Amino acid sequence: MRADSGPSFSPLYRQIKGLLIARLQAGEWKAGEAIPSEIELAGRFGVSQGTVRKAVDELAAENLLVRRQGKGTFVATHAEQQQQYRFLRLMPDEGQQSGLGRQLLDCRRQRAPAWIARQLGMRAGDAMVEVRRILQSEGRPVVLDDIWLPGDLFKGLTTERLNRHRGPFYGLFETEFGVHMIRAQEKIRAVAADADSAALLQVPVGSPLLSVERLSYTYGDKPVELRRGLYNTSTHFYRNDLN
Amino acid sequence: MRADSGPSFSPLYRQIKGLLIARLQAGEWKAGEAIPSEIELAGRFGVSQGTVRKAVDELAAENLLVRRQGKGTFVATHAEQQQQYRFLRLMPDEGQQSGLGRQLLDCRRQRAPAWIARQLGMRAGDAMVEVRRILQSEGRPVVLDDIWLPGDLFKGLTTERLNRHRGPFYGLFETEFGVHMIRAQEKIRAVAADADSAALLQVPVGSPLLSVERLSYTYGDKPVELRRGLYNTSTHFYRNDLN
DNA sequence: GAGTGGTCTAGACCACCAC
DNA sequence: TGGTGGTCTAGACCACTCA
Repeated sequence: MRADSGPSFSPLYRQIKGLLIARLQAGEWKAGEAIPSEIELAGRFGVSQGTVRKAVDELAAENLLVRRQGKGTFVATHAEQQQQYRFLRLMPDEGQQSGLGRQLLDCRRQRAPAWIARQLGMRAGDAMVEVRRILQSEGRPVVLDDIWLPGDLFKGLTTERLNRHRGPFYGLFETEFGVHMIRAQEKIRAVAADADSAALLQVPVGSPLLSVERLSYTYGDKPVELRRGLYNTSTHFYRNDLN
Repeated sequence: MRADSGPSFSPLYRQIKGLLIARLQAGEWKAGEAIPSEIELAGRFGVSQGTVRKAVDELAAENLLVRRQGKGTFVATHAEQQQQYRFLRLMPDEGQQSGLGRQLLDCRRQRAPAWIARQLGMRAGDAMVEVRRILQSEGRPVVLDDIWLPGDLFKGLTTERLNRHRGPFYGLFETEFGVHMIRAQEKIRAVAADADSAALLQVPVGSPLLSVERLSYTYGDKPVELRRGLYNTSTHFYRNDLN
């Protein structure tokens, strides 16, 4: 079996990769579940195991799948112990990242202002969920997050639901709403604390804070969450690795 | 040929990868040059082409090598037009990243203070080169960089040498001193501008600035550059992609 | 022991580039 | 036209997990 070598050539393994992504998007396999074995998939798609392997390799490199030797290949999830807060790059100056305390300040349904709607691919005035919360390290507030979500994807999201949940929000989003955050893009700036955020983070007005604006995407490059975090970087820092 | 399956098993392709890294480190192939073809390497090492391929795949994924179909595999370099400022994540709010202006403020040999020596794997008091420069976007200062380098690796580095050079410093470091920066780790914070940096960046004292502390490594996880950048993020932002 | 992913091989053919 | 990396296959065997 050979890929059609016409314009915009795409090798077989990429086509297989596309089929796998489509099935993931369709929810055929839930987060944390195993997908069929390579041999099984190879049979289904009518290709060799090596071709399936290369497709899965790429999906694993992109953190959509997780391989475990001897056990199988699993749909990646944000809800696991090992990989808490996959997207949070905050590290304490001393020691390892221990558990962060959480404090939910607000959760309400709103109409999306234009600047948010634009980034989430919605129209201004569309339904939107707005969440505000604080993350604490050893009792001290370190992060103030404002989170905006499309209203149609998160219909039953309430303060009570969020409070009842343990672990990262992204885990809840997967299990309760079937929304998988698979990649994100952050814009980072230094800003001065205004009265509001200064009070919540217990710092003087005008203190320098790290502003982290994150747009998260699900399958098919569809943006599904906008988040603006204000980080107090006096005892923590944002860690980034470059290659 | 089979890898020894004793304690700490290492597959053949990883051993090949190690041999390739050793040759890169020894300078057998210079930055930008082509390495031998896969078939040639396979013959040399006495393994199949597929095994060499997997080793090269990993090195390409880590940006140590660059593959070009039909041409060969090349040693990655910071000195190319396409890939200017590989480690700089600064983006303008509007439009694309255009050429940055540079202004060299200072370059002198010093004795390393303890906090720098520790990070560069040196002893306090060892010889060190200190560089200060400004990056400008459309005539306005945006980045103030302080750069510290081990004195023994950068013996002939002078103000004049830096001024004569075009393109990123990392290109000069490769061609003139044989030092390749292959990865780096950044610690990012928000800080208030002091009198000195405020004047140089033409902002009010106390303005929030992004502090980007970068430790760069060469082969063998050896740290070879410490850099602290202060970024004015009023018209630019630090971009980061998460997976 | 059975099933999974991981490694290694040998060979065929394709796409891209330079001469 | 020849050389390079890129794709695909089929098969053998290894390492890991679990029942």
